[in-house]
Amino acid sequence: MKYTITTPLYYVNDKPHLGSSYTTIACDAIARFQRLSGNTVLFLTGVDEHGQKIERTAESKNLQPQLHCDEITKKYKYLWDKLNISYDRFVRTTSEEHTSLVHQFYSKVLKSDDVYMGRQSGWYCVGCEEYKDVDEADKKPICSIHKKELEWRDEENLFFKLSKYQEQIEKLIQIDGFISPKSRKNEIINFVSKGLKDFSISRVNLKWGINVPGKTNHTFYVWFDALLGYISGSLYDQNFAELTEESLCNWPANIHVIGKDILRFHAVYWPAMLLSAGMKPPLSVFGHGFLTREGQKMGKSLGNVLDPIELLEYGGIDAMRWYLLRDIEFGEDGDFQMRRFVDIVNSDLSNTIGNLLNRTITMSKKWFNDKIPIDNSLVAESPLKVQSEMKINEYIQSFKVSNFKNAANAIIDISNSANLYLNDRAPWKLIKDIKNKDIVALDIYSVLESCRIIGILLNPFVPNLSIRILNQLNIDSSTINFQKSLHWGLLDPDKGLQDPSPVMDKIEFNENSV
RNA sequence: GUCAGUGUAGCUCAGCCGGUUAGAGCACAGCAUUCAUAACGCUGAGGUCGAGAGUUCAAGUCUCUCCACUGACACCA
Repeated sequence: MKYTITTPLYYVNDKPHLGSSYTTIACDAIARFQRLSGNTVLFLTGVDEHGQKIERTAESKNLQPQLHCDEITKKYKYLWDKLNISYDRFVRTTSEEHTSLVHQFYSKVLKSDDVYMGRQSGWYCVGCEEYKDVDEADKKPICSIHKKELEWRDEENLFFKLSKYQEQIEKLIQIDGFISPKSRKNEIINFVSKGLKDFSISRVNLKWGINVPGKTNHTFYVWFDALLGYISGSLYDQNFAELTEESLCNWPANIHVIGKDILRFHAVYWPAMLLSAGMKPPLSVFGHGFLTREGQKMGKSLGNVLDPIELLEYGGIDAMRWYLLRDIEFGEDGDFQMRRFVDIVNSDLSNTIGNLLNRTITMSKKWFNDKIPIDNSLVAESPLKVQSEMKINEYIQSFKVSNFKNAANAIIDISNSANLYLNDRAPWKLIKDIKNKDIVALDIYSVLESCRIIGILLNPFVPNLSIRILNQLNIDSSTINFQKSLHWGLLDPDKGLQDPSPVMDKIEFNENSV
């Protein structure tokens, strides 16, 4: 089966922040999960580089827009690299191929007779890139968000006949699972039920954008341009942009993961655009929540922005990925707390999981010199087996609906059970009587099996740590997959183990570290 | 302003159609302890369930009012 997942195409107005890292990490986890589940995955990310805001930002930096975009794009790629993001494609909306594709798409929309010239006038905020409703008496209205004076605009724009797709969109968004989480689905339904209005797809007097064929001084509105990045990223041959059904791989996308602020574009405008071009809408859209920091909104004015690079340097990649996926309800807003970050990571990864692996390997080496003499017919008897099968199922079901928290909890449950099992059985006491050696061997083997399962299940969350765990068990992590590797009893007792060494160092709490 | 949602231990959250002393994990304290990364385990201390009123034999769980936060109310990456 094919599986396509996308992050948003991030706006390169500024360097990547924690929010975009969060989205991308979540997508990476899903992509890895799908690959391990045996699907052919297309994991697409990229950047949205056009628009007035970027033009002006570049200007203020005294840079050509393209150079500004290059600079920021580099930072995104650098960060994704640091976070071990396994994306397959990185789309840039300033690429030639993308431009060509936008033109081809546009001509399809034209053929459907869905574009007309209209007039739009009103007070416009460049920061928001939108027209604002203001008090008519106000001669110098100010944008409530940007605190800057609005500009009066009266321009001819091309409009897209969104209203034509009212019924089709209504049907689409009703489909179970199309919009997640549910609370947001209701908002969109509510919004659409009020009646869809056409929206503008071009801007005049904006140079930094893709030109509209046949309309000099019109460029495409950033949204029209940016959404199409998903299509250009899906081309079989990235260097040959031809918009036909055969030229696309893995379309439609299975899921667009986005921040809640841009849900409407993805759940309403975008499907309508695709329908207009005779293409299939995406299968689902997931709008996740926003992150605050210690209870406060992150923002430049407050000076409390948490730089993902700094966090990464402080806690490490596994800590960062684990915390974001494990502790924040995906879909809801979440609060980043440094104290909690340290506690959760240390407790879960170092104490519960890391220590379990460490103590078990130590015993194994000490008493059996790696070669654990087990009776294979008894392997299936372990009480840990039953429990782990249950938890594996929970994990998979949770992951399928992007419930990272529950999936992570399933892993922790397996680890806790294994730790408890050891304490119950107390092999260190049993082993004092040599007659118990077989029993002890079986117990140790069972716990090692749990460790192996844990190592595999951790892979989508924390790939680096997963590899370290599997390495200690002498398992080649590149060969694992869920169908084959999650059966109980696959650890080869004769293959030996690596010398134990902590797979996860503890983070020391330091309030002012980041 | 209108409409939604949320508000439960220090932190993150469970609590279904109302029913005995309100739960979990983390953090904290004590005990125990080496197979282990001062880890694992056991025990314990933490809550007038946002505030107020009402319905009921009985409310965290239903109704109303209020407060706080979040979101939607059309073109904000």
